[in-house]
Amino acid sequence: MAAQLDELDRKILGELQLDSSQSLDEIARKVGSSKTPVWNRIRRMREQGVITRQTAILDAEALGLEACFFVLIRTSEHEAEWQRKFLKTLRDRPEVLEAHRLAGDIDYILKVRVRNARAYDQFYQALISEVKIYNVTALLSMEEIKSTTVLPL
Amino acid sequence: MAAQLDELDRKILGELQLDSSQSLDEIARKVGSSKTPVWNRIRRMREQGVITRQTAILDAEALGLEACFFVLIRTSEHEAEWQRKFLKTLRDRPEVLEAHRLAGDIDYILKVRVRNARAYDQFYQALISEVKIYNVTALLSMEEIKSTTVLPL
DNA sequence: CATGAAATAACCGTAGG
DNA sequence: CCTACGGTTATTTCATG
Repeated sequence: MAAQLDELDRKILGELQLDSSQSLDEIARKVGSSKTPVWNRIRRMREQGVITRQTAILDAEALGLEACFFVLIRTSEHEAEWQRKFLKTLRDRPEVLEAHRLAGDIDYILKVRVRNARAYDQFYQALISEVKIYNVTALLSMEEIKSTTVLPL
Repeated sequence: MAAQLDELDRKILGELQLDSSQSLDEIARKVGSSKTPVWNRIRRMREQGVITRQTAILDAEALGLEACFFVLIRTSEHEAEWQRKFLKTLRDRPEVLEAHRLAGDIDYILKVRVRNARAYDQFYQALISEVKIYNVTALLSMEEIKSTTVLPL
């Protein structure tokens, strides 16, 4: 699964993570190469799936999404049908930005971005009405110290 | 803080979140407008800070970053100096993708992406040697059900 | 907001090391 | 696999009505 990347590939990825709107010439100059190899490598990494997509990162506060919760979920249900429905609910809900199945006594963790605490409660009520859940703990973020999509290379 | 955005602004943001490499013409066509207004609105939203930056999303697995942990931290220290050092450590560490200060009995939550469990342990040892921490719980992700940068508009 | 023109950049060859 | 160059097309950027 892990692609074999050399130092130049990593430098290119670093630049694209910092600012993907840079021109090929600019990236080439910064990584100490030229346009053609940079272009070929970017194309190759796209095809390999190393580069997933290109996106605009928006400011959640500026959009009025002022509340962020991490939700710890324990469930007693482990049937395939229950899980299928639960996962579909998470994927369909746009306020769920992250969802992971965990090892250990907590089964799932979610990251949820909403307008305010009231909107979180609406999400929570909708969630527990759709699928049976044993125990839920919501952790309210007071301050986003760091939030990045930049992966270490 | 929250910017006032109309329906067209939101549609444009939606397109940029889905794929920021689309041309202005393409975006304009999809949102039912034309090039000039779309361009002016994007520029305005950049200046306002609604659009933070443009980035390439990479596949962590393809880069060999196969382990993801959520780390729950309790501390007894609440001095300014301790906190300053703790936050600096988190910001400086590239494997820390998210860090939030929380309300309630858990003080902080981190999301950490590393090569494997061994690399997490190295991170953990480095962290507790740099700052005094009362209690740490690491939750290991078994499956990334969802992970998106797309905010609901 | 529309039109369109000028500058810039992407894309994709080819040749040569 | 790299550099270097060009040429076509696409796109951005901005002036003007």
